[in-house]
Amino acid sequence: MERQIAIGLNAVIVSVRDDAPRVLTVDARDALPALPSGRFDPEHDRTLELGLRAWVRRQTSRDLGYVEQLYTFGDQGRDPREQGGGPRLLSVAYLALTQDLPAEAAGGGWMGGYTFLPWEDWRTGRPMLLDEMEKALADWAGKTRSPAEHERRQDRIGICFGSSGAGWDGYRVLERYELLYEAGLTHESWLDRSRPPPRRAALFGQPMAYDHRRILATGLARLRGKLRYRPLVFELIEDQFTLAQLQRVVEALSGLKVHKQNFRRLVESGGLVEKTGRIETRTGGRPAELFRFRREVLRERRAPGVGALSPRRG
Amino acid sequence: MERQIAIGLNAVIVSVRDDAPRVLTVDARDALPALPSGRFDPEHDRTLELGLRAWVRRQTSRDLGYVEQLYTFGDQGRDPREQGGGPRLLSVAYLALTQDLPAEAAGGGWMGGYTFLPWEDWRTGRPMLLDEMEKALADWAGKTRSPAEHERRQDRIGICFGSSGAGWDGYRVLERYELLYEAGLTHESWLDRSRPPPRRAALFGQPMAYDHRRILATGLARLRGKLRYRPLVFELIEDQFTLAQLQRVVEALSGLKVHKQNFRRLVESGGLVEKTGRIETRTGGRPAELFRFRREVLRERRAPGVGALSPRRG
DNA sequence: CGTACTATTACTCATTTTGAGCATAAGTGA
DNA sequence: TCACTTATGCTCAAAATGAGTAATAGTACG
Repeated sequence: MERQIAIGLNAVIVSVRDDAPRVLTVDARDALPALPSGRFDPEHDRTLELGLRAWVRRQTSRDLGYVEQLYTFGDQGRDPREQGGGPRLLSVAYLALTQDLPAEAAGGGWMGGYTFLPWEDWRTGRPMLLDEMEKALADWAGKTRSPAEHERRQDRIGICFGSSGAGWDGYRVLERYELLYEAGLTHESWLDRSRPPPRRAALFGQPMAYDHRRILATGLARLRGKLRYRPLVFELIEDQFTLAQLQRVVEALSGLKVHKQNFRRLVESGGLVEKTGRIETRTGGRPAELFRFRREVLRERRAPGVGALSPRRG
Repeated sequence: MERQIAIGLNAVIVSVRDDAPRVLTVDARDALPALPSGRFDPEHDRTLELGLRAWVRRQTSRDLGYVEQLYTFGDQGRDPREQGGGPRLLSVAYLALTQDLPAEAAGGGWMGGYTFLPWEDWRTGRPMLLDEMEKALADWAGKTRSPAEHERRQDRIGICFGSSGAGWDGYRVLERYELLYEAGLTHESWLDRSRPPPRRAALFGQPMAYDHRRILATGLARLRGKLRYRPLVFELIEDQFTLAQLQRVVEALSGLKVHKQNFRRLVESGGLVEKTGRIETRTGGRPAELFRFRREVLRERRAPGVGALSPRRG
């Protein structure tokens, strides 16, 4: 008889608080944080997404709002529970955006997204960590005998980390993580090879259980990408907001600071927001007008979003 | 014991010939064309993508080049083979780009992509078909008692088909198909409901078996989207090409005509291509220079692609 | 050989979009 | 009142974009 298959459903549930993107995590074996996940029930779940929503509701007694499928991971060995004659485990990963799901209910907690991918946060300039990372990557590139392979690796490093002409590309989150993983510069690289990392090895970022950091990177990449041309930000903030609040959420997600006046022009003249007439005074300076999302923009603009943000100072 | 799960692998294999995007299809029950598909073998396929490549090689004795995962479809009833106690069938769909896979080998043939989605081809202007479609959609929008639902439907129609301010958005391929499906304006809508379409019902486009037309729409949407910021076109054309050839491939995929001189400026000054020095004389007019893809652009530009094409005349 | 025809290529030009900065406004607390 | 802070309004140059005109270099055909 053929080997069985089981489907796991993973969710990258994102919110933003205190200018930081948060990810809902649960504790797993090895004390490594993991993404919340459930099993797809082929008997009762009519669709994958309904299955996902069902167990999130069971576990957090909260309904998810915006949900979108990310990717299906099926590599052999990606989940150690496959070992020992268990079923082959595929995992369908989802991205969910929410405002303020209370974490306690989920038996886990919100963790800062950049804990796991610290090199992705350029809001205070280029992370120092990147120096060390590029050095380690250059070492890895050199560790091959084939000159062709050496060049390929250098190429990939240049493209992923912007050391060649193009500069930093905030959207290549996944490619960067995968390169690090391949280069043995993540904790997970060695977990999966079932051997300890070489001594003095540099490993970057807080690891997650299984391949969940890869899934997280997939989610962040998708989120950043889609922010450009869909008004996803508004899933993450309250109904009414000041432009500064909106901007800080966009910055938190994109990992970049943007020019304040131009951001205002972008969202205002782009028709993304409209004034409510109300005023927020607790700003620390001049009071700010409160805005709300202008739903009509969906009908008026072909690609309503914050566009391709460039890494400039704000 | 729990119900079993089986994983199907579907491929939208795309090429371009004679200025038309082609999709590799195979014959299926009901004489409806279907996408080629195979079964994922949890015993032997180390990854989903390797599984896909394996059966494509077996069936066509050809290796796929560019391959990318599209989406995982898991709705109950999407495949009638699920009926009667069979395993629950999920399907992981892939997009593959190729130059000239010989169709015969695949036991199927290349079919014009716009056969299935004729309203997506705007190269010769707005397809007449759309008048009829919008009428049918408006009818459907009216066929609800709830005024709120009526408005929601009209909104969706406006957004998908550009009848409201934004105009036609070539990237919303999937949303359009899903709207038509939901409105009962596709053959598949009625197949899935297991009843015949009402007489005098308008049904649009050549149907495909199962949910394959939805998968095709997903593929075209992804392809069009990604063309903007990744040099995917070059997977579909020969090593050397004239700019006119390149342009015609882009037009075939995007379904739009573009301004010739500006297209040239875009790809040349954008660093996407470089001259080979050779000349192609069989153009029917002034001979054209032959170009090739400039691989270095990947290092130099953050998002090397043809950008967001606007539906202007060329 | 010369002329019509065709498609390629080189430029030009106005308009829009973008990046960046200066200046002013309207609150707070000392 | 003044210093400080943040919000908002406005300007300006540079770059990107949409749309054209014009010259070029082949072929086909008389």
